[in-house]
Amino acid sequence: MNPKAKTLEVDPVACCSPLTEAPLSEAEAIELARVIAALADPVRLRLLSLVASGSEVCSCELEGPLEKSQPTVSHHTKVLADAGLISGERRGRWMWWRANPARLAMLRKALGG
Amino acid sequence: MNPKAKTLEVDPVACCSPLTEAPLSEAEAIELARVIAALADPVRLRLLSLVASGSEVCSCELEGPLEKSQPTVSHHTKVLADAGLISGERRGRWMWWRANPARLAMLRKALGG
DNA sequence: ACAACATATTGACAAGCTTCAATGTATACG
DNA sequence: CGTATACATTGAAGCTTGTCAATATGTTGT
Repeated sequence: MNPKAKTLEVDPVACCSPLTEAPLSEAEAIELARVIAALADPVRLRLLSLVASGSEVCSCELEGPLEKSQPTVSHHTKVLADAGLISGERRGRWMWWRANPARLAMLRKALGG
Repeated sequence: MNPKAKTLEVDPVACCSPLTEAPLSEAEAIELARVIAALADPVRLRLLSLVASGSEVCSCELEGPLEKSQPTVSHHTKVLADAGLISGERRGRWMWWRANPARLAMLRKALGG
C-alpha cells in the first residue's frame, strides 16, 4: 500500500524464539537487533518510559523533561515508532504518542521470557 | 579491590523499576542503556544465543558459527561480559562462557515484565 | 627453553549515531 | 489571507562502534 511506510513492516508480536532456547538465525538476529537498538539510548529509554507510564503524551510534553531540542525529540520518536515501540496520532497541531505493549512483550519473550 | 574491574560494577539483578510503571531517571536510563546496547548488535545476539542455549561454550566454538575473525569474537565476548550478560572462565588454553540468566531477567523486568 | 595453540590487545578505518541550527510543512485562529 | 504554533526534515559536526591485520600475552606439551 504505502511503499514508504517503515513503521511495523515486520510482525509486531513475534520475531524469534527466546534466545535462551535455541541459537538465533542471522536474519532473526538482525531483525531483533534493530528493535533493541531503538532502546539502546538513554534519551529514548526515558522518552519511552514517559510515554508508557502515562496514557498518551504529546511531543510538546517531552522536550522539557528530556532537556533536548525539538528536532532531537522528533528524531527519537521516529526511531521508536519505526521500531514499533510507540505509535503516533496527529490530532490538530499535536502529535500524541502511546506505547505498544505487545511490542515490548515480544522483546521480553525474545530475551528469554 | 580490583580498580580495573569493569564487569558487574553494578547490581546484576536490579537496575530500575519497569519503564511501563514510572519514568526512568537519567541515571537509571544511562545504566539500562549500557546493558541494552550490549544486545543491540546481531553478532552479539547470536553469540549470546549460542552461549545461553548451550551450557558452556568456548571461544573457539564461536568463530565458526558467527563467521567473524578471532579478534572480533573476543571483542564481542568482552562487551557482553562487561554488561554482565555472560561470564567467562579460563580453563587451560580455553575460555569457557556461560550466560547469566539473572541479568537477562533483570532486563526483562526493566522492560515491563 | 622452545614451539604450538587459544585468546587478548592495539591500531586503524569505514560506517553509523546523537545532537542541534536552519529550514520546511502542516494545522489553527483571527 | 496572514500569522502563530507544533512538528518534520535537512545538513553538518563530533563522537562511538564494528571489523580485521598485526602483535602481545598466556598456556600446554616436547
